[in-house]
Amino acid sequence: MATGSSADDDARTLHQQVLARLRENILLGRIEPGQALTIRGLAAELGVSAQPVREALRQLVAERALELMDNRRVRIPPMTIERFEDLIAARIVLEAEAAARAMPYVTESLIGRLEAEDAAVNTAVAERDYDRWIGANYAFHSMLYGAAGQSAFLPLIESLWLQVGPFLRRAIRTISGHYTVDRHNEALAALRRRDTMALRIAIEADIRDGIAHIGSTLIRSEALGAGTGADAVRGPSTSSGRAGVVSEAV
Amino acid sequence: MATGSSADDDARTLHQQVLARLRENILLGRIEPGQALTIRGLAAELGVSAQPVREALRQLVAERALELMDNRRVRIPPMTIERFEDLIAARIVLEAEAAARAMPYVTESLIGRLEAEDAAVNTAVAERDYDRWIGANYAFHSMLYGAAGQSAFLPLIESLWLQVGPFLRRAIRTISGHYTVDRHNEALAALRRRDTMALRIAIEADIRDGIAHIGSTLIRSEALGAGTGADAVRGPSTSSGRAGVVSEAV
DNA sequence: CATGCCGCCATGTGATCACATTTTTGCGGG
DNA sequence: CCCGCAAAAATGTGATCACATGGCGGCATG
Repeated sequence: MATGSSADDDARTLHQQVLARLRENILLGRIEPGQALTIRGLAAELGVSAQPVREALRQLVAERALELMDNRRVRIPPMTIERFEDLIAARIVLEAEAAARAMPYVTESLIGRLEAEDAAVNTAVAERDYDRWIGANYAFHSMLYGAAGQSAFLPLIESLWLQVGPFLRRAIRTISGHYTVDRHNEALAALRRRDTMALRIAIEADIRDGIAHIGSTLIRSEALGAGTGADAVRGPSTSSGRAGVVSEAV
Repeated sequence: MATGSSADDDARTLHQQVLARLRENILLGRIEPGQALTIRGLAAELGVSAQPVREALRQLVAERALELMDNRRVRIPPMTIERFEDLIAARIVLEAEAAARAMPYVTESLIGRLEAEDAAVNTAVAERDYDRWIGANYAFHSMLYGAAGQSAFLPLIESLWLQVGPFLRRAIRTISGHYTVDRHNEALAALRRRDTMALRIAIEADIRDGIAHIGSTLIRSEALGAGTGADAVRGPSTSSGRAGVVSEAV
């Protein structure tokens, strides 16, 4: 428990480990939008020096998962309705195209693995397990788009997921209510028929269904994660002894 | 010459200045794919310490403009035909959509500025000025897509430009020969008529026309920027006293 | 009791150092 | 003349330090 390191951690650099952990926490919505993200604080939490944290934060800023404010502090970019619709539009065009381009590489084996992941999604929904829901959902999409091998689409799509991730969790209750139609099943059916157009439609519907209701959430709370300025951005000023942005030490 | 700093350089951090310079040099194809990119070397060239360079390199890796190899060294990702077609496909879907979404914000003033930029493109083509050709071309597209204000599309598109940038220059001679139809004019005409579909078509045609011929270049030189491994990646081992990746000191 | 000012503390930034690893170079043997 | 091995140089990584900036609370004052 002291280290919590997985087997091949030392194969990657510290900054890569920090980056992976932060990225996961952002994607799964474990980091609250207003939360203070300080280099020294995160370094202390993770038990590393400031150096790897700095580089990880820079990388996440480059991926638009984080935002560098004028005061040179880093935060999760506040969400607005306009930005959210923008992100959804980008997700739809990119992911529909990525899915279509993956079609030639779809095998029975892949469909099987997708079905397994879809089952995991459904289980997570039934159990109200937020982390696993988002994680399995991302795994489903990622597995599909990655069927064609490494592609320039993947990092772009991941960047978009990282931007919406922090705001998914708070809309998830709404989703559970509306999640009547299983778009993943429609996508799987399209894959079995090798119907590219139906796949595109299913993907787009899945994206819209899954997160379209965040808009209303946004309207209610009006600009999640602080407004345009730097107000309400900082948590407790001290970096030690609080909840913890990351689960445990690296 | 000693500093070469512009007026408001001190408003930005050193790492941002280094990042901007490296990014520009990559986008304009001034950095050769096989060229050695070492932290200390770049730091010496730019007259800064290693720290800002490290962070800039990390950010460019995140944007996929650079690639982190297994030996932990950084290079411009080698280009293959598959990757190139992938990048073009991503550019088309993203930029066509971005252009369509910009349409409601198109004003006469914007069209005027676009015309000016298009004129700069044509001048650069006539004068065989590679840097200005790419730069003005990027400015044209960027200005159009940015009409709607900040959008999640912009950084994604910029990432794609950064990935193709280093390979544009060597195909530019081919382009000059084929550049008979001015797709920018078609785009401008579509903008004047507020014809979104025509705009999409013009943008797609522009992308295809401008760079589609690189494919043949790739076939001739077969995997630009070294093969799959790490061969031929390094330039002269010493970092000082060579051509210079960046134009001058920061 | 409200308000504005001042000083302290935390934070980001840049530079530098030590160490492990990789790469290059030079030399000896086949 | 070519190949392989060992020494040497170079590079990336992580840690730490000094400094400037900014935010926050305490304190004096009206």
